[in-house]
Amino acid sequence: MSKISKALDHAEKHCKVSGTRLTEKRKHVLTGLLKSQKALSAYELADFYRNEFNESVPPMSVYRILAFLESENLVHKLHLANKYVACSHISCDHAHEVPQFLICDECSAVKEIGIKKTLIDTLKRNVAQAGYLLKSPQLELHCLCQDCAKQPA
Amino acid sequence: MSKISKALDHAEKHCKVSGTRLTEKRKHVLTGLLKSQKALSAYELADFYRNEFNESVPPMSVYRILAFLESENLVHKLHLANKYVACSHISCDHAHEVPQFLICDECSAVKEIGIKKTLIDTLKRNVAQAGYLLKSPQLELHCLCQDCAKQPA
DNA sequence: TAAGACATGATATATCGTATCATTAACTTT
DNA sequence: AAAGTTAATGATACGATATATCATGTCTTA
Ligand SMILES: [Zn+2]
Ligand SMILES: [Zn+2]
Ligand SMILES: [Zn+2]
Ligand SMILES: [Zn+2]
Repeated sequence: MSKISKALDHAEKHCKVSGTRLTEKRKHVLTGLLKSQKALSAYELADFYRNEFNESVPPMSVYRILAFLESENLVHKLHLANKYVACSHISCDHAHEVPQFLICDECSAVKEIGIKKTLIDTLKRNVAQAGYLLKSPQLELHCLCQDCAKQPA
Repeated sequence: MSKISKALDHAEKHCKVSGTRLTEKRKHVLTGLLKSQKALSAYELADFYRNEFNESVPPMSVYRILAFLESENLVHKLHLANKYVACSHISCDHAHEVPQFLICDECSAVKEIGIKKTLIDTLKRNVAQAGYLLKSPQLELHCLCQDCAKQPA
């Protein structure tokens, strides 16, 4: 069983438990993200969908579907890149924590990592000292992936 | 001498040293950011400019001017908000470090803070462990400012 | 003053995103 | 099964952010 169908399987179960519906279209959008292995914009996903499934989907529907998938923690939005990625932990059983992302500025590759809680706590203290309240500790960092770091830009 | 004219004065000197020109328009755009005390988009700045100086500027020029000001470290772009802020350290003499920003999601207030180097180093190590290269340690964090944290959203 | 560099204006277009209303599909209740 | 209700999707319009390109203007300097 491929990684992707395994993830879809988990997503299915997840939705059943949460009492929501993983429709065909939603499954297809998620498949697109899983296959692409990088961050895609809603419009890029609509294109992918059209090519992959020989069926066109209005970008507006993609937005709605992404919002749904995000609310189920199956997908994450990268606010820095205005793109979306499939969660790396769909097939994991543990509860989902606040995600941290490394985004390759060259090729949009994304790595979802766990950052030590102590580091986040330190960050929170830093923010509090400045009189602000940290709303979301989701970090998104401008990076280069291994491949892009090697090559001459 | 007001804080703003002091900052403009410093900006002027800074540009003289770096051999660049702080033209009237560029000065006005910077003034807009200094006055606003919050992050503004290029288009918002164009509006501000029109009202403040009774002279219209095409948004495209604002973009170019912002790019210039950013290259001189007089202005920073917030990629998370797609807005721009005047640097808080224009009037400082020390060299400019990589900035970190706390952005109020409610009112666009922005605080430019210095985050301890040790924390950044830890972060860098985390990223390296994941096989990525941290391109810019500029952090932008979703926050609430003091005012907005108090009020019922 | 003529040449070159730099700055700005003007226009078109790409990209990301929201708002709104209509239509269709699915689930619920009788 | 039929009717009623809710959820999902389609369709259209529009707004905001951003880039690309070519034309025009302004400053500097020889
Ligand atoms: Zn995740
Ligand atoms: Zn890359
Ligand atoms: Zn600064
Ligand atoms: Zn605020």
